[in-house]
Amino acid sequence: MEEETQEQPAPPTSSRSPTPPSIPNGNQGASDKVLRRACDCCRKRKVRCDGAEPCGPCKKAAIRCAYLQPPKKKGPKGLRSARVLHALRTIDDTASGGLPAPVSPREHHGAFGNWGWTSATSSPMQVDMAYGQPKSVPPDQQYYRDHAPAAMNADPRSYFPPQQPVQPALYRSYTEPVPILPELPMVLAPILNESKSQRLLGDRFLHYMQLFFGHMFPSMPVIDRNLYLDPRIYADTDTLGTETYCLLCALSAATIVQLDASTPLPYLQPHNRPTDDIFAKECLRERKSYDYITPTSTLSCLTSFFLFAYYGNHESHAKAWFYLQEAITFAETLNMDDEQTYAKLDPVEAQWRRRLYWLLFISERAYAVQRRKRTRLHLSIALPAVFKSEDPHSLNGFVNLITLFSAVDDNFVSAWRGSRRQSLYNEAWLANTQKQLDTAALALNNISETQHLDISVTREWLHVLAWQIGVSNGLIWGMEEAGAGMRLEYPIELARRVVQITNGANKVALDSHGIGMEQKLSDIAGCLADVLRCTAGDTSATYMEGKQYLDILLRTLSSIRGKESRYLKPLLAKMEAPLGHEVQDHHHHQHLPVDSPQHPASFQHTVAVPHDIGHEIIVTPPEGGLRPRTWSMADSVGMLRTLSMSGNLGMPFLVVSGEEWEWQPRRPSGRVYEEVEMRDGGDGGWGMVQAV
DNA sequence: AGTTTCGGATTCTAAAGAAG
DNA sequence: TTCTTTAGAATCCGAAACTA
Repeated sequence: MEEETQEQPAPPTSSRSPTPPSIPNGNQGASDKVLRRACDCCRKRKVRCDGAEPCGPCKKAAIRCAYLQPPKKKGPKGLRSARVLHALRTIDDTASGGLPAPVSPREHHGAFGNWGWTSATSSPMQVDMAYGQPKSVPPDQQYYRDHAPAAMNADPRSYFPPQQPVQPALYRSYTEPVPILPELPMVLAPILNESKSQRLLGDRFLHYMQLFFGHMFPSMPVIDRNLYLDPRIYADTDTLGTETYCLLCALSAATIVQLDASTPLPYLQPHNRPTDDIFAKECLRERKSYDYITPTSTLSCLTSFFLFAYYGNHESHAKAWFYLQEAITFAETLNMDDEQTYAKLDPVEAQWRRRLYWLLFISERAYAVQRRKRTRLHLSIALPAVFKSEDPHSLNGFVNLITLFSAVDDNFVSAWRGSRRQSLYNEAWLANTQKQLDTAALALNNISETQHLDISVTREWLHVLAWQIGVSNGLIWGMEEAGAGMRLEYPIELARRVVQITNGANKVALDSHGIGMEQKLSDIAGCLADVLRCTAGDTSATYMEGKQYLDILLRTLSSIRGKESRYLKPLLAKMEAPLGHEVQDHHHHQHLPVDSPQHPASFQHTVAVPHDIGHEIIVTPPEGGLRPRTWSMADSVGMLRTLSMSGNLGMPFLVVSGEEWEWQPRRPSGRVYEEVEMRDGGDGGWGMVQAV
């Protein structure tokens, strides 16, 4: 019933049906003509593909040849001239304060300095369909605009304009049934001031939607790009269903905070620059106007999820957790945790729901660990499809993340919450968990850098957490062979990997993970700092290496997402506090141009990364020329004991009092920063949307 | 020297708009 | 309808950057 994807794979079979190798006019053999379809790898590598089953270049390079990536639709889309015209007009308007400027945009370098022609077209530029072609609005359409939407609004379900019949992607709408409607009016009158609508204008959404799909979709592949990037839905927000509108608001809010300073947000109207607050507020306002609970829909669930993301990024943890729980409750109401339900759904819809379920799963696990909460969702349904999906690469990454978090089992969560039941997490469990983290997510080739980063850093982060669980529970002491990596050096090794991962990373990719990345990095750095502190004064190679990594991590945090991370100062403070003389200690050290901790922002990216980033890292010792040495087992155990008792780890910890082990009261958070429940009203004093 | 990567010229396609 | 124009996707050349 869906559009047929005539392009779809069938790669393993001998020859693809639409015979790409034979070119219409060209003489078969003489490969002078361009191939109709290059294989995925050749496409990526930008090399000539011969279209064979394992194609030549792939065979030569010994890589897996496939034709999975569905080709996108070619040709212009949407209203052609109207769109361009309006885009130009908008730019002129914004640049010249609303006056129609007859200047060609190419030579226009007014107040809007740096918009380039190319970036204007290729990068998300808002296309405001609310304005339209200059020439008149036919009266009937005028009428339509004023009246049809009202009818639509009566329907609490979502509305989307009819889509073109042919879509390249396998997956499509993820929404309520689409009512059949006459064509959406494409040419609309300028929004009238007296419009009673309170809603935000649609053009803003499109922009953030593009950002979302550009940066966040791979880790949240839960909405249909074909649907939500269609400018037509944003033509008039009044025609949107209430639920959809809420979702758009929540999603925009989340996108803005998450990408924050990391991505240029070109849509900066000087006067009414849209901020995340406005969107979040608007979402909640709209939600109050109808019953969003009773006819439970995936849209409500998504909305709650994005509210969670929004508040989470703002470190409003109570609210974030609340909305995550709300989303989970919706999911449960929809029986999304029950494999049975999926059989009854339309397969496409089922896939979208699976993704949503797993997204909630991941988020819950991650957040539960961070905030020491309980989890409700389990590995109860099958994973979403990867290869048959519209975006196998992203989905591959997504599924990898799921597998990673599968290692975070209930024991992990309860251990991290400070459960006393030692039996739950013995050495075997710990070793197993660590192993599981490593075996998960092996197939990481072929996925985007952004996702790769997310997965890799998350994995190391979970390693760190697991290690801390081990240390805090005294697991290391019994482990002669340190099978689960329960060694003092372990965090240093982890840090090495993290540094390798993040140092080579593209800044934008690193930054697009929002605060989550900062949290993980700071957790890792915090643990590393603890370990180093135990060994303060040591000048062994391992120690120096660790110092360097810590330094690099701190630097990364000092300039992450375009500013200094809020976790940096507390981290530095923590390092300095009880035992922390190491920062000053090494002021003179040539390899570590550490600024005084009071001015972390002045860190520069001139880090001398150890050359041999492989195994045995040789770090030239400071002037003194102390011989490198490694810690003996006895040293390690002693230090680990210190560490576990010093209570610096994020974990709840054991102490010895008399003859008995005792649990110290749980520390509020594994992280070393003050809880921020309210956003500091830095911008314009939108107090966070209060009440409910 | 052999490989890999990737900017971007070029080609291809389908949608939009014009003309008949 | 058919024809023309054009946005945007796709291919893949060839220079530059790596690697051995």
